[in-house]
Amino acid sequence: MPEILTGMNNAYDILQERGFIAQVTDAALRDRLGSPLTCYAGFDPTADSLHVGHLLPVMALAHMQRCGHRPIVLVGGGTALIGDPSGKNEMRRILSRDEVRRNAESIKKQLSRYVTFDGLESALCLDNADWLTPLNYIDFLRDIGRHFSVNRMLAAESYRARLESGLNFIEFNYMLLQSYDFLHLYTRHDCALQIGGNDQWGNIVAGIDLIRRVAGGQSFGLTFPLITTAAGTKMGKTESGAVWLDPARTSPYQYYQFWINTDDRDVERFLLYFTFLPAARVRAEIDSGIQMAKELLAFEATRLSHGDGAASQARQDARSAFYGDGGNLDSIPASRIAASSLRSGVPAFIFFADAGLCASRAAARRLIAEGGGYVNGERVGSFEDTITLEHVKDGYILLRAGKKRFHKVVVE
RNA sequence: GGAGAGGUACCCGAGUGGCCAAAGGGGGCAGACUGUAAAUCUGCUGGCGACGCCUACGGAGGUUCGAAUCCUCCUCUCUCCA
Repeated sequence: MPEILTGMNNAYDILQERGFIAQVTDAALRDRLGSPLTCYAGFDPTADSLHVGHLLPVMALAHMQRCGHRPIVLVGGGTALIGDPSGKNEMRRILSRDEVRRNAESIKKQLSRYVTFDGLESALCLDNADWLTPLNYIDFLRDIGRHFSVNRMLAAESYRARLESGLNFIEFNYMLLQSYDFLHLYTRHDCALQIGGNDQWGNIVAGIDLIRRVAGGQSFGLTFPLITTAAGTKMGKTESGAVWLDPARTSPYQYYQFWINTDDRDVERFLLYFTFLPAARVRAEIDSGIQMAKELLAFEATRLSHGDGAASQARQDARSAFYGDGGNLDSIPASRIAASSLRSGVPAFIFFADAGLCASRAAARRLIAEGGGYVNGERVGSFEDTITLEHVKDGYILLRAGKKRFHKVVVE
C-alpha cells in the first residue's frame, strides 16, 4: 500500500498556486497526489545544455520531488535520432547516438541542481533510445499503431496547425512514440503522470489513452501554460540567442542580467515560476517594491542554477557596474590585450570591436558615432579617438556599450 | 512520375535590365526620457583604417556596356494531379 503523504502540501496545490497548471486531464489528479507517485517530463538532448526555456518543467519536477514524489527526467535520445517534434517549423538536426549520449549526460548534471538523483525520492534519468531503437516496425504497428485513430490525431490542435504548412510522416509519428514512452514508463517504472508544455497536450492525452487500452491503467497528464513575456515574445530568448544554464555558454553574470531585465509585469509570475520562494513572500516582495523584487528574482534564479557564490558575485558586480560602488567586477565579460599594443594608441572603434563588444568595426563606428560608446564611464566623442595606456586603471580598461553592456579589457 | 508556384538581408516581404547595399514592416542597436522596467519620440541597422573598394537576392554557367531582374542546367520548398 502506498504511504499517505501527510504534513506537507499537496503538490497540485503548490503547482496551482504558482501558476504552473494550464490543463489537467483529470480532476482526480489532486487526490492521487495525496500519496507518492512517479511523474515524468521529457527533454530533447539537442544541445549539451538546457536553456531557460526548459526551466518550467524542471521547476515543476523539483516541486514534485519536494512534495515527496519521484520525478523521471526523460531524455529523448531516441526521438532525437529521427528529428522533428510536433509544432516546430523546421526539421530538427538529426544527431548521432554519441552526441545524444554526451548531451544527455551534461543535461543530467545541470538538472541535478534542481532535483536530486540520489536519496529516498531519487529522480531517474532515462533515455528513450534504450527502448525505442530496438523496436521492430511490424510489431510496433501491430501492438501500438492499431490503437491510434488517424482521424483523432488530425483533430489534435498541434497537427491541425501543421496541416496548413505541411507535415511529414516522421512528425506525424511523434505522437505514437511519445505515447509509447509514457506506456513504457508506466509499465516499467510505475509512472502515472506526464507533465509538459501545453503544446504537448495532444501527445500526453494520446499516451494516457494508450495506457488505458494496452495496460488497462489510469494515468494523468498536466500541462503548463506557454510562457510569454508581457511584451508578447517567447520567454528565454534574447537577441544573442538562448539563455543557457551552462556557465560556459551564458556566464552567471549574463544569466543574472537576463533576469534583472525582466519586464516589471512579469516579475511576480517569474518569481513564482523560477524560484522556490513561498507565494506569500513573493506577494510581499512585489508589494514592497518592484526593483528589489526584480533583484531578488535575478539573484534567486542565478543561485539555483549556478550556486550561492556565483550569484552573490553576479549581484555584487552588477551593483558595482551600474551604481559605481567600485567593486572589482570579477565576473563581467572580459578580454585581454597586451600593454605593448596600447603604447602607440588604438582607435576607439577598433578597440571596441577587438574587445568583442561590437560585432564588427563598422558596428563599433556606428555605436560610438551614436554616442553609445563609453570608456571608463566617459562617452567617447569620436570613433577615431585613441585608447592608450593612460586609460588603464587598476590593470584594466572598462568599456560600456549603451546603457548596460559592460566589458572589461584586462591589460597585461 | 506529371503540372504549376516559389527560394530576396536576422524574420516577413516589395522589387521583373541601370536611379539597388536593395522599398515597407517586424526584430535588433543607439540617443532622449527613466528605474538596468514599460510606453513614447529620433537616428542607425553587409564588410573594409572607408568620399572609394569588396561581398550579397538558392547554386553553377551564359546573354549584355550593365543582371536580384533575361536564358540554360542543377538544387530545395510548397500546391494540385497520379
